[in-house]
Amino acid sequence: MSKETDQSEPGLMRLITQISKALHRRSTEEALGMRFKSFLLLSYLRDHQAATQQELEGALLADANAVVLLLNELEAARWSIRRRDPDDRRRHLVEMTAAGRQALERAEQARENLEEEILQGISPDERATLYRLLSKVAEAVLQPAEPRS
Amino acid sequence: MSKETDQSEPGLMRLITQISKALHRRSTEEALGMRFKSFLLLSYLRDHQAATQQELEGALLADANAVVLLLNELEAARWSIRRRDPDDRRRHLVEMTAAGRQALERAEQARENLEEEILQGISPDERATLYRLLSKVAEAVLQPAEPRS
DNA sequence: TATTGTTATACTCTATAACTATA
DNA sequence: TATAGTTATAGAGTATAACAATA
Repeated sequence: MSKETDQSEPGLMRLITQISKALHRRSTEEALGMRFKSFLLLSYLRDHQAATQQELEGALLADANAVVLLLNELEAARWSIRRRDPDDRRRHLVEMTAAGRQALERAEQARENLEEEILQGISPDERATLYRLLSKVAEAVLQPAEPRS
Repeated sequence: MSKETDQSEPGLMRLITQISKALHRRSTEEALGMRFKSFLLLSYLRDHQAATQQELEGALLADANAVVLLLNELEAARWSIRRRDPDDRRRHLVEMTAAGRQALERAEQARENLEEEILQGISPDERATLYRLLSKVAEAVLQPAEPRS
């Protein structure tokens, strides 16, 4: 009665939460050369040049305030820059600087090392599967996440 | 040059972080009938009766302080209870009360609904695979996470 | 009037160290 | 002296609302 080996998942959420916490705990500023949040933002900027701050809010699942604070830090480090959008001068277009790209590359290396360590027991095929499934999950869980109005 | 379809993972960490954040954001106290942390702790207690607080620290990836605070809350709600371990009176053995089990069952239902919603596009086979792979990852990422001494 | 970003503020969470009691 | 848990406190993270500039 203590173990139900049906198909009942004993908790995807517990699993995800644990992994996320452990990953975050290991992604120290020392290891990445920057804070984990900075890494996520720069990583997004590399893939989406000239992002608006609202875009970043969605990508980082952070509120407007958090994005502002983080961008202040990044600009102080000369890793990103905010320019006014000529088409709508209320908007900022955020871009990564060359220094930002360099810093990101170092952090990416650290991330790859960490992932390699974590995925050591998992075959390339399985890794691809895992990535594909997680992408699906991410899509589903992000889509209807209505911003608290 | 913008898309490298090698086998380079564009970021398992970003994926996990996003999913974890989104799940946490959706697991409101309203939906679960309790805080997400409480849910995780009770969920662990159901599977491991009479856990010590150190055990809980490891399971929740929280420090001693956080566990104490959370147990204070749970005890105030009459969902758990700390008893002295007769074999070592420094230790506490934490147990779930009947009321705790009831509250957990409601929360479990909410969790299952949420997971069902999230995993809708994923087949049972794929779910099993996802769960298996995540368990492997969790094991690897948790194992060498030496507690900062 | 609505929207984008900023500032100010409060609230929560997490981490650290000192303390109590037991070993 | 070392360990399990507690308390106190500070720091980081997060959420909320008021504000300025622009649409």
